[in-house]
Amino acid sequence: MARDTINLRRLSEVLGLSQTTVSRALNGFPEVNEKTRARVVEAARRLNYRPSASAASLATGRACAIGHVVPLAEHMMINPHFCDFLAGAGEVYAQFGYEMLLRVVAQPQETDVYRDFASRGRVDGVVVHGPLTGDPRIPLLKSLGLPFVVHGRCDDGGGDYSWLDVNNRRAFSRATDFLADLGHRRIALINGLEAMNFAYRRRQGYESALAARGLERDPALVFSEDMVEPYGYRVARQMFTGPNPPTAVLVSSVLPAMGLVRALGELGLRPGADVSIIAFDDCLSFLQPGGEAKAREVPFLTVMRSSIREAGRRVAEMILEQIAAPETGPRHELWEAELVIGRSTAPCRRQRAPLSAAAKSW
Amino acid sequence: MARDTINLRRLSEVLGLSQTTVSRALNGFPEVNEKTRARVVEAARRLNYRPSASAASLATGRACAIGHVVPLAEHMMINPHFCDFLAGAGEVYAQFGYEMLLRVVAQPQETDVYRDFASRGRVDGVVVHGPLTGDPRIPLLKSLGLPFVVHGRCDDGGGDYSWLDVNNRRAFSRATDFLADLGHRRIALINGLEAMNFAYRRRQGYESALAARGLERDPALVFSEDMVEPYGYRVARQMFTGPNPPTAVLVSSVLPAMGLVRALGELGLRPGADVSIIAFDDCLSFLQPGGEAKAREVPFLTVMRSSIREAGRRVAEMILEQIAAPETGPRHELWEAELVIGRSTAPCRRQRAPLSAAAKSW
DNA sequence: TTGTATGCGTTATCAG
DNA sequence: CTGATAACGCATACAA
Repeated sequence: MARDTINLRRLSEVLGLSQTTVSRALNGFPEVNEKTRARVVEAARRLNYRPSASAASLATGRACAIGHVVPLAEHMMINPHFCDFLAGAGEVYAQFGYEMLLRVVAQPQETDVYRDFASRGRVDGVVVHGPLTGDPRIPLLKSLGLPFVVHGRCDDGGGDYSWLDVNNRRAFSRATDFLADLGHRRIALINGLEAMNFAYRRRQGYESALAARGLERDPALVFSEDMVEPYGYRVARQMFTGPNPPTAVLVSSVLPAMGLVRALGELGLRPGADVSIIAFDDCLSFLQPGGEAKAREVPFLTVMRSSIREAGRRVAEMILEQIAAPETGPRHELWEAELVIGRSTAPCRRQRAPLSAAAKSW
Repeated sequence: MARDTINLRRLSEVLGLSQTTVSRALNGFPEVNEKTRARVVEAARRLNYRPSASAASLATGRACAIGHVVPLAEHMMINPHFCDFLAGAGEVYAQFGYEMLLRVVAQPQETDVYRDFASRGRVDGVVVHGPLTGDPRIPLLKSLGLPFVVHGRCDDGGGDYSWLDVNNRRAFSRATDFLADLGHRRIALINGLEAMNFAYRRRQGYESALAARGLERDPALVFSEDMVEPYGYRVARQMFTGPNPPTAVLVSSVLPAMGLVRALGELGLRPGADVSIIAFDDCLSFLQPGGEAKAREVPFLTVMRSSIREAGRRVAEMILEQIAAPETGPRHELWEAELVIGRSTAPCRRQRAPLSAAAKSW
């Protein structure tokens, strides 16, 4: 902060008023004379006065900041889905005069970060990203008394904490059903890391749909890794150059789906025609033609769609609401993904499944 | 902050020492007795004491935070290259006890953000992203007296400010030379937004290399947009379904390059064999097989490579250095991109350029 | 409607 | 080596 920074005292001297009156005028207190307020506001603007953030925090006990801890994925990678979530949350914070604090940190040190946030009073609340099944952060945050909202869930109990999640189980069981209805019997799953609760749920949805039809699940068709492009490429090559490849693939993100498509291209297999694909589409902005534009022509990929950026917005609103009114209990929101039919899914016409056999199941 | 937060006064009472001594012990002042210090440190750890961030800021005048303003690109999109830069910067901040403040903001309001940062004392310095040619933020930040480092440059003068940049002009002229040496005469450029200085420089490199060989540049082969996947797809379809397509393409990022490859796949054109491609590779983590692993087999794409995450690390170090020692003048770093030959470039064998004609130019 | 006085939790100055 | 005391800049209970 520059040495010549103007503060409340100086401003009040210039105006010939007390600090109290000036403070009240600027903070919108009703009791101050409108004429006085106008003078104060004008002078503040003219002198470019803004209250010191640390002084205000110290006096009020509020930091006006929300903490986000970016967990580094395997290989020290930052999850790209995370970026769009942040973009959404950031919009909301900006709108309400809140600051976004970001900490990039490796998994093991993560609990320290929350302790630090809490005891140093740097933030008024935190958003929990990438919750694991039975995530230890939840009891920790509860014990710290730090307000938090989880993007995703950690358990099946509904939990005594606020969360917003996509109905991943339903999305993946619906997608599996859809493929099965098209006659597919060998359906692969290119999943995210199943330590993450969302990926665990996606597999549950996949498996329950298979089970409901009496289809056996083949472990050779199920994968669980960080959702990056080369992952999709690698496992696709593995499956489609090996024996007994699948006729359809579920993919947990459009990133590995791109790798899958790339591999198929090299192998001369056409998405839709030769292999059906359904991917989960988080509406990542850098893959969208018109930013967030939803209304567009029939997309290339058939997808389960839910905007992660919109989730970021809503989670940000939730944490701000919770801070403003702590007495209201935990809130939960479960969003349904939209199934958008594109050109990457078609009836199964695998030669080794004779038409008569396939027809039987219709 | 919880009501039962332990503060310096409470801690000093517990220890039977003055606040001064406790503070000094914890802050590593040399004059305090080592035995006393050990006692203090132990008690602080046991009681989980950490100094209040806002109180410390108020007392020292330092915020221990660096501001990053995320400019929303066209269509309200957050630039994905940005995320990896942040990841790198965040590592350094964490290491030095600094906080990263993120503001997502639309272009027009951006100057307000810097004024706010400066006058409210929220940050000790800022990192300027996506500098435009003649960017108005530089004079503004100078006048505000807020330390800053620019990722990229705004002008040719070298500038009276600190920056770190890739030698974009050289990278693109080298890449153009490389393609020309392979016999390519119609070379397209899928560039970023040329209001951005880096993209402007890339085009300069491309054009200067063409000019040096007396190759004419065809405006129908040059594009300038946000570097997203569908952009590469769209302009590739446009070029390769139209008359007189290029035989080689320079792409400003692997994102539009993926779109390009997708389009070529649909059109039955093989990268390398039918169309040569060189892309700028920022080492985006979600596209890397092993995170940041550099040593790998011959890559699919021929690329100009420079890790944007490594740039983030270095820029963060630079801003911290500048804050620690403001008397040292502006620092500049110009990084050379590495040209990595992959499988997407090959000698031109376009039928309409007869071998004899091509041979003449050698 | 405005002003006075005090506290927020540190760090820094000066004394011992 | 340690301690009392004064900033730091704002918000607010209380007084007028």
